Amino acid sequence: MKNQLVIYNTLSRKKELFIPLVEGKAGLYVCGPTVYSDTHLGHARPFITFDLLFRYLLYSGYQVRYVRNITDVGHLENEAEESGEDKISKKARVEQIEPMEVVQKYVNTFRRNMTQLNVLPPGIEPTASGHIIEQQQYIDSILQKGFAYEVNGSVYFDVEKYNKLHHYGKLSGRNLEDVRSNTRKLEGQDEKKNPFDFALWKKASPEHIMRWPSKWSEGFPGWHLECSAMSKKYLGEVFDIHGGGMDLVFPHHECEIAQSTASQGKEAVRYWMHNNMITINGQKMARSLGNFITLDQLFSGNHEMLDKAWSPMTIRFFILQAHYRSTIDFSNEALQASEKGLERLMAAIDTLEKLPASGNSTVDVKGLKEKCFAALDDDLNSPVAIAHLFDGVRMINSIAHGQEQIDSAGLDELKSLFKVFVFDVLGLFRETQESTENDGLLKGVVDFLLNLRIEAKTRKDWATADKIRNELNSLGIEIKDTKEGFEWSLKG
RNA sequence: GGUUCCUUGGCCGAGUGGUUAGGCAACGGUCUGCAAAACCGUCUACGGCGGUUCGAAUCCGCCAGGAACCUCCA
Repeated sequence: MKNQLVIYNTLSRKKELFIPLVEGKAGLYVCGPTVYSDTHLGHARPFITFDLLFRYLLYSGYQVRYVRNITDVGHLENEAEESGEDKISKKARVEQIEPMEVVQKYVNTFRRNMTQLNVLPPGIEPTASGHIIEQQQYIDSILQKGFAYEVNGSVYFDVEKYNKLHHYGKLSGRNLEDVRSNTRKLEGQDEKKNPFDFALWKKASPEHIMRWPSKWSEGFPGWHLECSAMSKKYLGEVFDIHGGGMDLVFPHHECEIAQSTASQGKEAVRYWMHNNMITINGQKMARSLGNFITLDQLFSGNHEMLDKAWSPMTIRFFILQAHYRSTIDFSNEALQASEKGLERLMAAIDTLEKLPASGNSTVDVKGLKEKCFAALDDDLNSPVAIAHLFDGVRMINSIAHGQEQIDSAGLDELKSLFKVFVFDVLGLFRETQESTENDGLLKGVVDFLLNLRIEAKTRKDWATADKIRNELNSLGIEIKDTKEGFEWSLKG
């Protein structure tokens, strides 16, 4: 097994060699979607980033348990608000349907979008609503350890008490004084000892639809609890990697650390990984900012900011062409560049299949392979890995044009490298035109016309040949003349 | 205001002390009846000002601009 993977740990702010808790096995937990709205481009980033990690760990021979939750209970929209209304129930009232109906609708969309992006499904995809009991047990354990208190049917985490023994803020680089001076004093927070205390259990107000019975009150679990409870259940008290967006570092992941430390006396997570944001016009793409483009809109081109539809693989390639810890700015120009680049990569893979082997080799396949994997080993540096792949593209084309030679062993290795790296590890695939019922008819008609054109060309009737080409072009059919005759495709 | 971070060639985007990142675009060429497509080649940047160093995009300081978090957020 290869074990050279180095990952940037938010906790230490350094790159660290990944050494799993149990040799040969890796436990991975990633914060999943809150299913109260359509999945947008910004959401795609963490799931593609950690899909790459998942795939790379699998490729490296690890047995991986990958848990990615679905938040279907809904975080509090405003923790201190009198109504205590959560996102799911709010949306349900607006749409006049059951909360779990909203949940189901957006779960379906989310899963479909992930499949389109070729994101592998995690091994376990637990829902918060399905783990209310585990969350209540978790609250019990924190209460027993004395790090929480109950007020009027709600339970709050006692941050100040916790901070006397542990460092609250270690992940995000804060200390309690920073937090104290920067936490806003909100209305209706009188229950809490301190404004920065956070809810573990919240008593439901009468209009709050999603509610479960507990020994404290009819209510619902606090924002940060589900990840602690479910990761413990499926990965154990301590596990290897916890991932999510950078915007979750504080307070979400900070609170998770506090919860696990309070509950079990030790932290749960060994490596914290956080992806950066996708921006649009330099600003974070977020639902709350209203500057988002949903994945369905991207795939269909149905949005005023889109020049055209962008395919799922273009989106995936676009995201992989930036390092996961850098921001990546959305623009049609950037997507166009990714689309063209991906086409070139895929075309080279076609060429590779037809490449002739020679008696000797003038290219260094082994070196190329090492560079590709070294890049991923270096904190999943996919853009550098892709840059090396493009060196491979040049290598393939040079061989095809006879400027370089490759022997059969090298050819096998090169084919294997591209297959494994592009398809299995990067998770890209070749997108084909969607077939329709009329495909056969269309093919017959176009082939017929292009054969007429070849006849015209044979008798050097350029006027007719050009007319056929231009007419088909204007109808959106792209013609490529080849040595064998012709190829054509519908313009994207 | 506090914490953290960023500023790279026309665009996107790697790179943490000394050698060409890469993609897209552009330009030149090969191919072609002409195109298109494809392929090959060319294009040497690092916000500003100082400092450290034999040598800085890379380290330090100041300035300018921008972002994330501090409230739900991927």
